[in-house]
Amino acid sequence: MALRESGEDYLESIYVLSERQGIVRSIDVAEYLGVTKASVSKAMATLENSGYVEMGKRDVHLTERGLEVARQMWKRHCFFVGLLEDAGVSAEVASQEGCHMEHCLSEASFEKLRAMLGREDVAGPTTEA
Amino acid sequence: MALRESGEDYLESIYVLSERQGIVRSIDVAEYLGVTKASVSKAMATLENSGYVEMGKRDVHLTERGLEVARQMWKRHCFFVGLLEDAGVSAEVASQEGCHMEHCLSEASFEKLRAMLGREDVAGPTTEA
DNA sequence: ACGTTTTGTGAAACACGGCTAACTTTTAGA
DNA sequence: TCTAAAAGTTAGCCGTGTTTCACAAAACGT
Repeated sequence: MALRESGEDYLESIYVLSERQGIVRSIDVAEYLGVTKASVSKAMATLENSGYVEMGKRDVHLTERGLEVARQMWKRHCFFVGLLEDAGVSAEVASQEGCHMEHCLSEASFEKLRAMLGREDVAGPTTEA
Repeated sequence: MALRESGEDYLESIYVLSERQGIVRSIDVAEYLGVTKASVSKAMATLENSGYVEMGKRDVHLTERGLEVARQMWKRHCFFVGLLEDAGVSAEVASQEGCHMEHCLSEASFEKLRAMLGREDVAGPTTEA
């Protein structure tokens, strides 16, 4: 089963949180994304079945496959948020709206766009609130 | 009720088709968007309730409110498709992916982005297949 | 070590947006 | 004009992704 927008968001947030705090629990993801823990529970089950995450007793972590997707999403997130901020959009709005843009493009198209716009400023996940 | 991505797509396609052929019927929208006429029928009922379209005996047309949204969507569509094509993305892929990007931004953010990237090339709806 | 609080899960419901199938209504050709 | 095709509607279903509510299980303070 292919990854949907929401699945990509979950992977990305696990990535960001794990860089920030090491161990990531479902409840952390729920708070980060502003959804209920039941939603996370369900989503994690799906993502585990698809091989994107593995769930320990009390933590979730990305598989290689999940990590690859998460890194791509984070890279795009930073790109679009940075672009919007440079355009004069407030950090808060840029973050919200960039969150959606990052799911619209294929990796190939994204790289072409990034090459054209020449933004090489990809930072690590700890940059973001 | 706020407009969703699919609602915006319906409005945009009514706009494009009306510029192209004058009168727009549900079936035209269905073919343009690649959905069934049943889906269009349902969507039109919702959009009419929200004041975005009006349905005649055998045609659909945009209200002022609907037209405003449709024009914005079309403007963004052209912008993003053009941007992607300039970046080297094929016309087909650019059109597909631009279709989604156009729904991600507020009008304010979009205008800021457009101002920064300096693309003034907004064409009329008849430009697109 | 016990009880409370925190965290995770499961069931049932909902909204959304699509589909098919069956039906009605309109249009248009012979 | 009458019938067949085209267009539109309605009802019911499905998948996705939420939610709430109730419960289970783990963690933690004293």
